[in-house]
Amino acid sequence: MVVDQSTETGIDRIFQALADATRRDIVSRVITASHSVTSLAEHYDMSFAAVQKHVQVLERALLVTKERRGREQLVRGRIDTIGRAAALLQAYEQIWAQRALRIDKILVEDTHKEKS
Amino acid sequence: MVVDQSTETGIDRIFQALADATRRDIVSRVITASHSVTSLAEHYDMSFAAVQKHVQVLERALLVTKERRGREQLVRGRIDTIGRAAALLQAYEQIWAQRALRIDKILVEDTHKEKS
DNA sequence: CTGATCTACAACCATTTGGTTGTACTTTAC
DNA sequence: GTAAAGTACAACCAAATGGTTGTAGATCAG
Repeated sequence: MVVDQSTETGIDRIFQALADATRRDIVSRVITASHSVTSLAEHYDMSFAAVQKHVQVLERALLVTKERRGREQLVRGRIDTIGRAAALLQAYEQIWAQRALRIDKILVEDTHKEKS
Repeated sequence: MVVDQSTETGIDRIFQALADATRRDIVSRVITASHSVTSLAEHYDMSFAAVQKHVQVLERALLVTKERRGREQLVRGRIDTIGRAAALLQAYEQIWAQRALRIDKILVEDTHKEKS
């Protein structure tokens, strides 16, 4: 299933989905093993429907997938999408690192000028 | 999962701030060099006040800082906060990688059982 | 078959978000 | 000193978010 998620709105959805502690906790649970929505809901002080909505947000952001097993719906994490978000932030760090290098170079050049 | 409330809300703010294409673009601009709010606003098809609000959201998330220079307010990126977000996502990847290792180990053990 | 379990989804509500316009305060330029 | 530039902030609005309750469809257990 190739989903075009390299769009800006795809990234919007990823970060928006991760901007909630409950949803991040759900991700951390389903990244190691599948869990039914009901078993996930047991951990939070809110209605089942609320947790169901959180899962829906994660699904829309492609951070989890659901797979039916009988009457249960098993939720599991999608590492590829998390990797995409991580890569984006690392790209920012890379840009910053290059700026830092550039500044270092300027400083070194200044030092040379002073010495000359 | 034991969570530090103040840290969690900090992470909420970081991801929420990054969940908007305009704000991500602002971050990518101010990460290499400082820019005044007005000069940032020139790039977007919205009012100055709207851009000012976006900068405010980024500031609250500690993704940028503002420094006054005369009548201008210079906005610059804070790499440490971006690094925090990147580290969190990398931690998820790490957890996932460990699960993958664990599964490999189980498969190997199963193979041994079959062989015995 | 019947009842319990698991999920889906609609309707509703309060709050937040992302935008607008308008006003006012500093600082700079002439 | 006056005008322009840069910013701050309030008031307002539509839409999205995060929660609720209620209803209904499948599926499983006895």
